Amino acid sequence: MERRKRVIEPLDVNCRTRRGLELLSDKWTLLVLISVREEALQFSQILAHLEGISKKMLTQTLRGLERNGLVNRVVYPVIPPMVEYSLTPLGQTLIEPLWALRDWSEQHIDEVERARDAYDQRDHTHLQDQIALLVQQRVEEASAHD
Amino acid sequence: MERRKRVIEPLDVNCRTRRGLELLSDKWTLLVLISVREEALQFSQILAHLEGISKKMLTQTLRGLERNGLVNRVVYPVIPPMVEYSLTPLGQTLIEPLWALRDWSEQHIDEVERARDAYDQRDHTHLQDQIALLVQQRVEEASAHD
DNA sequence: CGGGATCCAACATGATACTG
DNA sequence: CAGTATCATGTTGGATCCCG
Repeated sequence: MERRKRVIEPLDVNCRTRRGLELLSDKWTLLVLISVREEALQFSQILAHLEGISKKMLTQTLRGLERNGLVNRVVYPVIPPMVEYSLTPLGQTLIEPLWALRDWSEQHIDEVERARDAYDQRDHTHLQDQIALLVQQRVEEASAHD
Repeated sequence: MERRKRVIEPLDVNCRTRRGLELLSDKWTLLVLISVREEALQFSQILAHLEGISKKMLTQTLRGLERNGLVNRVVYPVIPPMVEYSLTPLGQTLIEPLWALRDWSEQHIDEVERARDAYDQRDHTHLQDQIALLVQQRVEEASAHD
């Protein structure tokens, strides 16, 4: 019988998983989606809600979401302008998995940060040094047997 | 009774949701986690599996995941070096929500891309032009009533 | 094989000023 | 108010060469 590695389906550049995850793999998209999740919001409301984002990046991120059919943009014919953003039905299908990620953050971020602190306090020798050390230990063990 | 907007809890820079989501908001982290999901893999296996990633970015992403306690790194004392990566128990808690995102991609990415194509075929006037147009339409409707 | 070090191009992002 | 335009900067990412 042929003995071979379990086949892991490769994440080709054009597979659906990658095309989908790449939509979300930038700095603000996940956060903007979570902000808009439950009701129509005006541009300035999102801007205030999402501390730290600039107008430029919010505009850009919302445009991307609109383009991808995840967010509706409604312009009201008033001066000064008023624009409302809300999730499309397609966008709403993303909320549940996104919310699961939010829950994960709430539950586990502390443990992550403890791990990070611990990591930063340890020394981190380079790979070749680790190998050299490990190999030397084996040599010493071997000579101890003589 | 006071009539006011529903309060949406702000996504402060330091709230747990943001600290958590920011771990994942970069180009490769989600994909690397999904790659490592079910068994220990060597560096070169992940590299082959994740089409398009460079050694540098894979190293960097894996270091970040190790630092955050999501991935184990095991160095074997052999030459040439062999290094295996696997999920920690903490990292495994992320797989379920991540997989939900993967499922969403598989189910909805086509609809997203159809929306994108449609968007790109429409014209997109600037906001001020839209407002001017809409306001003018209202004026015309009003004069039609005279 | 699994990196590290360096250099460089590309892009993402921020700051500021302007507009109807 | 909700952008747009421009400029400046920071960060990312790839290419290359190195090493044990």
